Amino acid sequence: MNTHHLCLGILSLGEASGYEIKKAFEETFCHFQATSFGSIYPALAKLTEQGLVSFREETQEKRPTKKVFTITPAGHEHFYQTLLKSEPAEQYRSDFLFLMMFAHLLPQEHIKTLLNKQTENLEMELGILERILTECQTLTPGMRFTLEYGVTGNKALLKLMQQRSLQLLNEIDAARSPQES
Amino acid sequence: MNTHHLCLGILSLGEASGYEIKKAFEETFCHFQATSFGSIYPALAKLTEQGLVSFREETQEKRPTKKVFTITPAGHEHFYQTLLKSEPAEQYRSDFLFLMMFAHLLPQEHIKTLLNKQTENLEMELGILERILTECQTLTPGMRFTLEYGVTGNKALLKLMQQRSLQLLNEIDAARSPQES
DNA sequence: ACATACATGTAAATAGTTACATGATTTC
DNA sequence: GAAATCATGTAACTATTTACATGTATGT
Repeated sequence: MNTHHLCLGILSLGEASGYEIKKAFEETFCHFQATSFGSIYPALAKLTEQGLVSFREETQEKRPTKKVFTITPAGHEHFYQTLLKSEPAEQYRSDFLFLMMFAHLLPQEHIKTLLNKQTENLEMELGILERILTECQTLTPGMRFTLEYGVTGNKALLKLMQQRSLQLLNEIDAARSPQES
Repeated sequence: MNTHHLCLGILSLGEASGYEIKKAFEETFCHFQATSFGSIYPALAKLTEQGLVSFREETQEKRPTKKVFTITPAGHEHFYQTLLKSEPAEQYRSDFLFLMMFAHLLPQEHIKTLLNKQTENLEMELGILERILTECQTLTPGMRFTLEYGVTGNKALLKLMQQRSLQLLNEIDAARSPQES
């Protein structure tokens, strides 16, 4: 799944400009997909070239002119085929867990800071997901599911962070002490 | 955090060959970091050039000669500085959730298959993590923490999958019916 | 006979991020 | 006066994956 597919996906829900597609990824999909302008604009140009989307220019008062993209029937078909042949893969990369692996090398205060930041990050994301779930009325069942998936994971991890943080610090301390004495 | 840092991290725990570093990522770290030979070997060459690691060649009977890498004092210091300045960031990309967002476009049977595959993937990873936790005796407190973090997340998500899968299918069905009649 | 494990490495292709360039309008 | 929002786009850089190349030994 690359930026081309992400753009087609958003456009399958309704027309949008490149800027609006980016916003969708910052708002509704940020917890499981991300992309940047540097990928979106070239992707839209390529999709237009391939006839999978078309656009009209919309002049606005007091705002720059924007290109509003619409998915074509060929685009719908192409996106459908992509969905059918895609595997439900996941990739998770965590610098936080990598840092925790080497917590025994770090000063206790620094570990505390990292654990607090991670907890804050999880809380912030949880807040965003819950806000969308309650505020947005136009969500498809699938979208609601993805948000609940995020909420469930974050809640469980937050609980672990609260239960295990102190224990981790003590364990590291205990492993360090024998060598210092 | 890139392949250079990942290699230094593994080598900070003990000497290893490129092949063994790859194995470490397939076994103990697979749930939050991944890399490939095409990244590891060039990274080790660069690190050697920079004096952050050194190696000796070890000839083996009935096995190809291997290069055993050791982290240097400069390497330890460099790795420590990297750990200190790194933020506890996370990035999660899920084709599964992207597919679920567009579940309303897919045949019911296909959605079921995707949900089952995702459940199987979560179960498989959970099994691996729990096996390492019980079998490995030489884990640092931090490593134990990363494994428990994975176990907690996967268990919560598995529970959700069991509770919500049928409901999602029904919701999609209900949203589809009015248009068909 | 075929696949897998061991072992190292290169090259091409793919993909993505970041910074830059431009410029009006609105909010603090 | 500065920063943020709206709006599009390019170019350089960074990183990673995949496939290829080579070869032995072991297990099925």
